Amino acid sequence: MELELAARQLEALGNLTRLRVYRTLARAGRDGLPVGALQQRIDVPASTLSHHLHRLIQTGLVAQERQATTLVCRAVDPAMNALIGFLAEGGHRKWSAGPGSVSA
Amino acid sequence: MELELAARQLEALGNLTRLRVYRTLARAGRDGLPVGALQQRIDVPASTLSHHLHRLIQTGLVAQERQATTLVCRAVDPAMNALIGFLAEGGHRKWSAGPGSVSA
DNA sequence: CCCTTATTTCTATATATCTAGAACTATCGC
DNA sequence: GCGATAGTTCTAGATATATAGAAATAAGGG
Repeated sequence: MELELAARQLEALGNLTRLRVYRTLARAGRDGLPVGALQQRIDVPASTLSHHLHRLIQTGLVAQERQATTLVCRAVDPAMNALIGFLAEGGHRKWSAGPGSVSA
Repeated sequence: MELELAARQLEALGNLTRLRVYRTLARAGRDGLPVGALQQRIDVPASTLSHHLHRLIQTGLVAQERQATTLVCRAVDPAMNALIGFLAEGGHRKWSAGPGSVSA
């Protein structure tokens, strides 16, 4: 992974609200969560949440998919796995990624 | 690990210059590197570097130790391991940490 | 079409960050 | 103590971020 992408993703996660959003999505798993459901759990104005979601999406950590009138958000596991891999290999030592890698 | 600390550490790493600094230190290993050596490798004004180092230190990702007139900086592995662990467990799935954990 | 629900985009403002020169501090060797 | 070397702290300006209300857009139902 390239340094720049990693930095942008780390920055995206480096905000309390966004980290909460991301974790909530990560825990929601494959089904994801509609923006509205996220808003209830995170308790932040819609416009603010949308702004933060946008940043997470830009970095590839989160994806959105429209389902009728609601937008379902999902944590993108491969992105997180790559980021974790990047951090873990930093010192040139390795982490063994268990069979099912992951996200958070 | 608590969410807040994780967010601050992620934010600290979420800057290209700081991420470079951190990685350089991580690769330098236990011996660490004097601030001056870092400056040569990263190529950034001393005051700017110092500012970034300060932020990394505040979050516990980096430590400094005085050796005579030079300040030696080191990546704090346990901090990075905890952060990686935090990210990896986010989705409630696990990562197997190899024997020698890590840093990056 | 119009209404409702869901969510984004626009806009403004307050606050924080980044950058880097200049001045200051610390430590050593003489 | 002096001077040289190594870094930090001070300062300031430019830029970026976070927050949130208000207006706009999207989709479905009647």
